[in-house]
Amino acid sequence: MKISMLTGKHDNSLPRHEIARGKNNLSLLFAKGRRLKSGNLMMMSASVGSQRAGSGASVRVLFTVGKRLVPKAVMRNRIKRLMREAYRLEKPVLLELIAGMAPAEDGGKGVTFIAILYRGSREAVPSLPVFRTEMRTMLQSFAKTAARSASEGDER
RNA sequence: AAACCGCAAGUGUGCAGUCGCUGUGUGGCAUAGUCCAUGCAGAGGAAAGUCCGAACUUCACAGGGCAGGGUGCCGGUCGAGAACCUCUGGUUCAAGCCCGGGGGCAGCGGUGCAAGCCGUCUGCCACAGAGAGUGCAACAGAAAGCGAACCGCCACGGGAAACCGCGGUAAGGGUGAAAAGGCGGUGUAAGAGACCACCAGACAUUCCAGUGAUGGGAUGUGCUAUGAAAACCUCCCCGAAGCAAGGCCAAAUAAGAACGCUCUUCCCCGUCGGGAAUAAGAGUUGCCCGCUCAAUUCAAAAGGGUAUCGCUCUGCUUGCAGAGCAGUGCCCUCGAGAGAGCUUUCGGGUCGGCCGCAUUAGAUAAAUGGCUGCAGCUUCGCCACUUGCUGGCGAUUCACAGAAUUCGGCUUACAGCUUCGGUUUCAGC
RNA sequence: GCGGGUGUAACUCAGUUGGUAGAGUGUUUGCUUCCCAAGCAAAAUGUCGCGAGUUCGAAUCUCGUCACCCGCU
Repeated sequence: MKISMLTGKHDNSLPRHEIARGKNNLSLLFAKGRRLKSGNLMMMSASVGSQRAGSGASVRVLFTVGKRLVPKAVMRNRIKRLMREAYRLEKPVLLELIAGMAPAEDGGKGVTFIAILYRGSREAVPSLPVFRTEMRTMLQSFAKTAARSASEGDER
């Protein structure tokens, strides 16, 4: 954590333009996104503009909690804040992995959308370290599958 | 003093560091940005429920009816605000909110034989109309409302008697939530507002007090008319929808309109004037009448050729020819019309975006958070002695709950603390 | 932001001019059978979500409140 703090402040920031938004993009993401499941989280990802993820591409992320799963607005807000904090702290891992991949063929103009959904229980909210470890393993597996699809090439 | 209760009021953990988020001011730049630096601001008492109301916006607004809705006594210098006027101000309207008052019901106390009356008392009341109409009042009871006779009481008739018949009677019994003014007396065969005294209530007229609801008094009438309108209803009152309101900008595709061009087809139709009809669309913000607007159909839009019934005229061979008029049939061009395609233009409008959005929050998968330390609170454990609601150490927890146009009121949720009120217990005087 | 619906026995639902709260399934007991199932007979089971009000009387009428479900760009 200290090392990541020393490498640069911007790696840990999460300004608003890195938050995914727009109804069309998000409906596409939920309709065609690739899914990864973990204990408390589920991740969906899709690329827009380029055919696949690659180095140089920007990443936009979204955090959401279902109203039916967690009825209380305060609990929903707290879970989303914890997920956003976990992503913010684990973001350098993702950036290093993407930088190590083969560069995208279009020069990095595409955008990769990631949605992170909460699927845990509605009473007991997990603590921040739990979210961090789950987020780290999930981002690593995401980068692995993305790299494999990049090496296989795009057949679409 | 303690415990408990309270839809009683208030408060609703604090400070510092660090990593981040949103808005905004200022400054910087070989890079003018999705940049950097820095300052400031950044959830609540309920932000919730959406139960009332107001602002604001759009639509509507000659008028009438139906439906729907209304917590419908009075006053206020309480009220978010709004409208108007003669504009330093005034008037009016305005919530299921606040304060005060009036009236009613129940309780309590006093008084009286009783009915009743009185009250610096307590609690409750959606508090217009049941003397406009319709319907309802289970069971019980004779009878539950165009006024009633079961028992009882009394008179008369019959009978030896028990009793029967017939009539009178609402004082008594019984039923019921409710039984037709109350108590006492006169009176009577027995009774009855039949009559009288004292009360209660209704209606009409009138006087006084009060801003008013209303209260008090006088005279007269009739002696009485049940409850319920949160059953229908009558009277009175009430525009609707809502920031997903509304305004602006504006892709792609499809469809629409106008002008022009090209191609195909031709069943029906073929010149006045004035207008008529249709089924039914839109608006009238729940519906209808009425009103307004638009639409559709017919009417619109002309020339030629040919055949023929009829009429008129001319010619003569007197029954034929020619010309004209009108009608009818057929054909051609043309027109309106239908279909397809193309060019240009236009309007509506979807995705999306901006405004609406602020006066110390202003987002749009929705910012106000994470971590650390110290202090505070709750609970638990251990230790210490000065056994006290004491001190220390460690752990744990920190209620209800998250703005989305704004404001006022209501309701609901709520740990701990403070204050207030009530009940109980203990101690002292 | 606006609008609508539901709440009754363990479960699914009825219940209207307001007047003793019901059906089916299930449960229990008995009969039948060598035993079980099926069948027959009987029984038990209710703060009508909660709190007020109107009424002589409320599941029903009115108001408030709680929980759940649905619709509207």
